[in-house]
Amino acid sequence: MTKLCGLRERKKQQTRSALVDAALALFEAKGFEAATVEEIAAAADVSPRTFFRYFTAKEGVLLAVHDEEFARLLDAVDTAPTLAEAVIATIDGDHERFRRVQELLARAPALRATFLERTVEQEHQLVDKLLPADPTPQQVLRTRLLVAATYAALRVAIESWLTTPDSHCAEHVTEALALLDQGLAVTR
Amino acid sequence: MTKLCGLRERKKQQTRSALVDAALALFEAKGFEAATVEEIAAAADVSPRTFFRYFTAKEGVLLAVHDEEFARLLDAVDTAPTLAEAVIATIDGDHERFRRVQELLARAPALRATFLERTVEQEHQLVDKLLPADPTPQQVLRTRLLVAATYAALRVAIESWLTTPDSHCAEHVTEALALLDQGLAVTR
DNA sequence: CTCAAAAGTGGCACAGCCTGCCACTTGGCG
DNA sequence: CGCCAAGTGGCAGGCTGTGCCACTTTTGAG
Repeated sequence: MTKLCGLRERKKQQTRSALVDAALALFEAKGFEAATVEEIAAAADVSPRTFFRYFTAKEGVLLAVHDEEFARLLDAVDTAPTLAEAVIATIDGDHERFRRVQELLARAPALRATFLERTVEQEHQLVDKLLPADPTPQQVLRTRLLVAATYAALRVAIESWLTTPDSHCAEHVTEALALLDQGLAVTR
Repeated sequence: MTKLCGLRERKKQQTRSALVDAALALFEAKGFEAATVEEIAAAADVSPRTFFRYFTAKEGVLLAVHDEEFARLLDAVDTAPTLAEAVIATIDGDHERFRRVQELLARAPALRATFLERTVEQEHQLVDKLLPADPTPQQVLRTRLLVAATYAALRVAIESWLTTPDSHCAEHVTEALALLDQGLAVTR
């Protein structure tokens, strides 16, 4: 992670974390749109101006969480034999916060929009990582499709998961990926 | 379409179209973020306040175009034998405007975010339309995956299309869908 | 230890998006 | 013609996000 040697750095991580917690709580309490940056900043005991020094936008607080998960996925890709397994391994991280964020996403379209956009960027990074040096156009297309389809399945699986009480996310993801893999008969 | 009997209705369509044209031109000229609603309204010779009576947000101007295309897709689904063919048939509509919008999307992340969100909503509509009455959970999941994966392939295809000079969009889409259909080896 | 540089913070002003409200104009219709 | 509904413009105001500057605190070099 980031180096936490000095006092300065420690304080920074502290307020950053305070902002994330405050935002998460407020978003859950009154909805993403209704919660204002002013309130979040007040709850974290900083000025609104400072909020925007930590995050570029109101959604940034949650995107940060998203990015952490993606970083773990990138690591998992190195050790797991397939992308699908890397995805499943990553999901088995901190259920708690993951579920909270996903439930917020289900209720806030504006938030969902930003996340989807970020996901597209992550797809590109993932494709770059999975692609060998000097790939053929065929390989590029195949890899892009693989990643995009995997993310699509992930999205569908999360949707099922959230609407099925007492179920495990990883199971839904596994099922969706398996179904995807055995063919969808798109053109038939 | 909408009834265009009276003078009132005709005027409305006129200013609406003027707003779309003005917005498209301004977005292309100075970028989505740089172009202000005030400028768009001025170019269409209405007040900024009126702009928001036609569209709920600045992006709304382009979402309207997106929605028209989706309406055509819904129609195509009724006649085409598969979703894939319906998609391809729809794309063969007005290339001109379609390409302009897609090129704007490639340069404006904020715009892309809104579009992606809208696409998710469209996916849901499509799933509802494709699903039989009283579907099994398996059918629901399969259909959701089919639609999500198809849209994912469409997105990848459009990306390839935009970066390949002098190519036809439909060909990229056909290729991507075919590749998707012959299997991605997701879990292998 | 001292002190200057660097980093972080707060306040202020400001542009832009978007909404509610009210007055005004204009088209539809008996 | 005259009424009603629809459409429009202007204004006030809240919220997001950014640039700028002054102030405080931490860091690190001498």
